[in-house]
Amino acid sequence: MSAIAVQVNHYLTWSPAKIKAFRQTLLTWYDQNGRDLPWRRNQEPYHILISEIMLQQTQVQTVIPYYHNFLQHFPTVQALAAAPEEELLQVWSGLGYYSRARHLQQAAQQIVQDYGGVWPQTAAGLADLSGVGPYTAGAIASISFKEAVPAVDGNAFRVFARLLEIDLDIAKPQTRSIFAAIIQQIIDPDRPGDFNQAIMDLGASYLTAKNSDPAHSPVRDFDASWQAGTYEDYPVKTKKAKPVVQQYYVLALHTPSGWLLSQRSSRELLARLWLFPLLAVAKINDTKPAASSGVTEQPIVLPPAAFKKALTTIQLQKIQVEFQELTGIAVVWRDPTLKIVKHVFTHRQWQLKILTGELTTTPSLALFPGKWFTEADLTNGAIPTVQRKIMQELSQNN
DNA sequence: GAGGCGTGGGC
DNA sequence: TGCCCAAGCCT
Repeated sequence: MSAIAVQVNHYLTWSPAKIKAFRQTLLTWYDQNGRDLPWRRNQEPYHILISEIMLQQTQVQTVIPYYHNFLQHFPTVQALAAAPEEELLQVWSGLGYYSRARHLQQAAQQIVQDYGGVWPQTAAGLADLSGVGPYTAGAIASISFKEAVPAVDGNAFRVFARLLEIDLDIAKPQTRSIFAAIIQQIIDPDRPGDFNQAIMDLGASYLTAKNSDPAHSPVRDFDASWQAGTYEDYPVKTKKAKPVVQQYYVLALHTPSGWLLSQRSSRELLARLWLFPLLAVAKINDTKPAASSGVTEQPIVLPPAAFKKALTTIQLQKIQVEFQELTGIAVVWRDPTLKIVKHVFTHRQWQLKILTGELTTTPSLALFPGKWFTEADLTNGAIPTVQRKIMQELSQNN
């Protein structure tokens, strides 16, 4: 017997009759209490794909307006495949994890160009699409094509960890295949899409991560951790590291043509989006001589009080020099506020001190890959939330 | 396999 | 406030 089969037998002790009863109970509850969500109105694989990608690590109520707007802009897989990247990122602006948008478009291009517009109809085939992993492939295959495969997301991990008291660490990649094999035995082969979505609704209602209510869950009779009083111990999940602090000066230059923004490179955080130029605080405040041995020094992080303090004339001059070397533009920078804008990503925390500069004529951008943004451009552009937050701080400061 | 990758909400 | 969480995938 394979190692996975051993694990399945260890955790899944339900009889065939109990499995049948579970399906019946779950789907009866789902038929009466399932959520009415926009992407549940039909089973178009294009619609399901869009919703599933947007829902990755993102809450339902956040996704709903983006889902409608996205389909308005790109009604078909052909339209998405042909869209300019700039428009794609505009429509995705604010939703986060922007590589999802680029992979989604690549998937659309695969469908149109490689498959002649014909969708793969199995999870294995769908998983070849860019940005489609095991969860999303299972979701589309089961919902759109009725393949009896599990869709193992955070809800499925949590629900089945509690029902079966599975004490495997769900943060470890190898755990997924155990859960998938267990759920494969339980999934309703006649209604796999509804089964998977019912598990998600269960995980979003009675069996939530916090403040769960297993006592009133429709499947409480199948819930071993509820009966044992151990449900708060499941699922087992190791913690991730805290975000690293990074400090930057934000160089907000305004001219008659608007604000100067630069496009982030493809390799850095917020890739391909537009943001005020940033200057690492370490570059201005590191007074040590350059490392002679080629050893990379630890980036310095100023204590909060020092970072908040008004900039000295020397610091402002150094910033002016750095900005001029970068862009060819001479600007006298002002430090109009003692506030720090904080923005937290999954693995980094940015602390930002905003500097402003004003020019009465628009300089040339020959040296610098930047663009002038009017207020309207900022509203509609491919702009990350941190840029909108900075703009809000600037307008409050006026 | 561990780390990179956004944002908003809840307590 | 700081932390965890929310329909993960890619490298």
